[in-house]
Amino acid sequence: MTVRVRFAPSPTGFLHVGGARTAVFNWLYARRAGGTFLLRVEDTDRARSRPEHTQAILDGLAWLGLDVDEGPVFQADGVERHRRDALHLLGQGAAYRCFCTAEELAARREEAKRAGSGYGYDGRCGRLDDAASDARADAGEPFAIRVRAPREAIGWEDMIHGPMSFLAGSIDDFIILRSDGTPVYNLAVVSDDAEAAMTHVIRGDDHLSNTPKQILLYRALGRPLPAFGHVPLILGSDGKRLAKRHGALSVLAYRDEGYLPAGIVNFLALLGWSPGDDREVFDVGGLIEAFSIRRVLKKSAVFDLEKLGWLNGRHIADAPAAGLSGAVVDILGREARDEGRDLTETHPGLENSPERLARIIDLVKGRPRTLPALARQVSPFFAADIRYDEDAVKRFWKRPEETSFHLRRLAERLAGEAAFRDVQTLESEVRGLAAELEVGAGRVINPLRVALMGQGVSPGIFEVLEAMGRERSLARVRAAARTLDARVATA
RNA sequence: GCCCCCAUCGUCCAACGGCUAGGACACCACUCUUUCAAGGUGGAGAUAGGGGUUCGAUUCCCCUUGGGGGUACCA
Repeated sequence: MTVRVRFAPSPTGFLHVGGARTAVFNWLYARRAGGTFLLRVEDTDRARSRPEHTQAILDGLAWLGLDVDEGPVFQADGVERHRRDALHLLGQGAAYRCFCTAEELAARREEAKRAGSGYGYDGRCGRLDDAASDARADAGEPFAIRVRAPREAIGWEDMIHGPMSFLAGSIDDFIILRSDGTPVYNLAVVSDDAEAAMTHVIRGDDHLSNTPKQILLYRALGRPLPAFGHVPLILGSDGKRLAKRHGALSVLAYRDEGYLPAGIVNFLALLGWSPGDDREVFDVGGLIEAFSIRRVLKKSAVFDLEKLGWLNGRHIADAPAAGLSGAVVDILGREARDEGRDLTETHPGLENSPERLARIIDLVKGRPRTLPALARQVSPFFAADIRYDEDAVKRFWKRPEETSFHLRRLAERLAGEAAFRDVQTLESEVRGLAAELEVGAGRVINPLRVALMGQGVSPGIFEVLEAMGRERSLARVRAAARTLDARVATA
C-alpha cells in the first residue's frame, strides 16, 4: 500500500514554524516512502478562517519547497459528507440525538467544576427511548448528535510514542453534529481522512487526546484505521508553547529576514529528530535520505534562533553563487529605492556583471548568516560611495592622523602596481610597508579593511584588494585618508 | 478536578542494561603575529529527586516533583 499523508492546517493565521515543522515531517515521510503528500485546509471554523490565510499557508509551503501532490482540498467542501456520516451513525444507533441546550450544558459543567468533579456529558439523552426522541425531533425541537462512547479503554500503537491507551470511561459522548447541522472537528477529520484514504496521520502532540475519539469514530463508521504519529510541540525560549510573543513566527517572516528555505527546513527537521549520528547540515535530498519517523523524539523542543542563524550561515556558504545573486540584487535594490535612488546609481554594474557578482559572492559568502548580511559584504565591491560603519571606525581608526599617513603611503606604494592580479604581490606590498613604517601588519591591515569595506568584517584583505581591483581600491584608500584628515581638522 | 504526554549540559541532538555520558549552537580562553559574523585548538557545562529490579541503570519499573497538552454545539 502506498503511503498517503496529509498536512491539515486551519487558515486562522499564517504558516508558523510549529505547523511548518509538522508539514516538514509529513513531507519527508511521504518523499522517503515515495508516497503522496496531501494538503487539506481545515476551514470549517467560518468565523476565524480567512482566504488570505489560506494563501499565506500555500505561499509558505511553496517557499519552503514542500511541494503538495494533492490538493489543497477544503474541509468545508465535505460538509455534506460529514453530515451524512453523522446521520448514518444516528441510523445505526452508534449515535443519538441530544436535546440538551448549550446553556444547560454550560451550567452543568460550571456546577461540576464548582463541586470539584469531572464534567463529561452524562449521557442522559442517550437513554431516551427512540419513540420519545423521534417525537421531540418531529415536534421541531433542535438537537445535536452525539456518539455513544464505548465503555472499554481505547488504545493504539503510536508511530512516535509507542503503545498509547486511554482509560475506559475517560471519553464521554461527544457531539459530532451541531444543532445547526454543521459537523464538529473530530467527525470532519475522520470523515475526510477516511475519504482521502490516508494511511498515516502525522500531527502535533496537541491532538493526542483527540485520537481515541477519532478511533472510535473510525470503528463506528467501519472505516480502516490509519497509523497515528504524534510529533512533539515546539516551545519558546521560556519553555512555554511557541506563541506570537516569542517573535517572528510566520515562515514568510523568516524569508523576509533573509533566511534560506533549505536552512529553515534543515533546522526544523533537527528539532525533535536526528539521523542518529553527528551530522547536522543537510540539503533537502540528504534529509529525505536520512529521515526516519522512528527517530523522532517524544520530547518537545525549544526553538533556538542562534542555532538557526548558524545553520543558515552554513547553507549560505554552501549555496552556489548563482542562487544567491538574485537576493543580493534585490536587497541592495530595495535599499537604494528606500533612499529614493536607483541601483544603477548606488551600485553601478551590479546588475549587468553576473560573473563578477558571482565571484564576489563566492569570496564573501562564508561568513554571513543571513541574506542581508551577505548583501552588506557584497555592497562595497560595487558601491559608488562608501559608508563607514560607526563601530569599525571607533575600533580601527583610533589614530586618525597616523592612519591617514599610513593610508597615503599605502596608496603611493600600491599605485606602483599596474594591475591587482596577484594576491601574493599585494600581500608583500602591504607587509613591506608595515615593515618600513616599523609597525605591526595589523596596524595597516585593519584600517585598510575599514577603508575598503567600510566595515570591520571581510574576507582576507589581500583577496579583497584583488577582487576590488586597482582603481576602486586606490580610490577607496585615498578617500579614507581624506575623511580622516577632515576628522583631524574638526577635532 | 479528571484524562493524556514528556523529562540527558543554558539550547538542539547522541549513548545494544556495560569504556572517563559524546557532538552541535551559544559562552570563555588561546590561535590564524589580519578583522569576525569565518576557520582551528582547548575549557567550563547535564542524566530532576527518591525508591526498586540487576553483578551493573541515562537506559527497565514505581512514586514524587516539574513542564506541556486536552477536558467546547473551537480547530
